[in-house]
Amino acid sequence: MQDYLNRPAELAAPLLLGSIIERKIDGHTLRVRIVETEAYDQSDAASHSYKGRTPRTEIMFGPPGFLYVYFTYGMHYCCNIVTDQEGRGSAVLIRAVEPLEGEDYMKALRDKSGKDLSNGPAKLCQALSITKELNGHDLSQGPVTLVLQEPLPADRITQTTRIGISHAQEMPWRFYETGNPYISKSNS
DNA sequence: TGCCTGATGTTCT
DNA sequence: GAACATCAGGCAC
Repeated sequence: MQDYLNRPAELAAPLLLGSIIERKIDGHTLRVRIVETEAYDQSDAASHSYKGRTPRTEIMFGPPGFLYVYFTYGMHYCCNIVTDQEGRGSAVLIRAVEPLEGEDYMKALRDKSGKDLSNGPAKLCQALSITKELNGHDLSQGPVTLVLQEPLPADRITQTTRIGISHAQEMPWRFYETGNPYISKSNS
């Protein structure tokens, strides 16, 4: 798994589409499929790691295959998967997922249903109960694991500019599965 | 359907 | 003290 993720974020991001995140909680198993990602790295003004290593971004500079969870706008968590070799400060933000298993439990956590369950970075964290407790978590071990799948064929992937940021907006580092109803709102 | 805004806390300057 | 990789609810059209 680490080998697979040991590449620049903009290359790892499309490869993660279609892969599975498995979350075990309270005797339930939640399984979701990644359908939308964004790449960030140290050379990127929109990235948390842009200004260098700080206590918060320490995880991003670590080895690949770990979870970087941050808190934003006072009420939301977002989760990233650290990529590239140690010291690079790159990560892939998970923007949207498609529920495969445990959807009922996710509905209970979110008090929402349908695609509203997980079509945004903060929403999916709530649906999977991912909080800062899991910051720095090793994704090769429970209770949150990343299960890699064969990458999607290139013709199923759409690449656009990113969403919800105020710097480096021109970077085309957002990737999603073409036509999937669970992707977050389009910025086209 | 689409814009505007409030909620809210962590991090960094 | 300001910025912030957001969401949901309200109101106007």
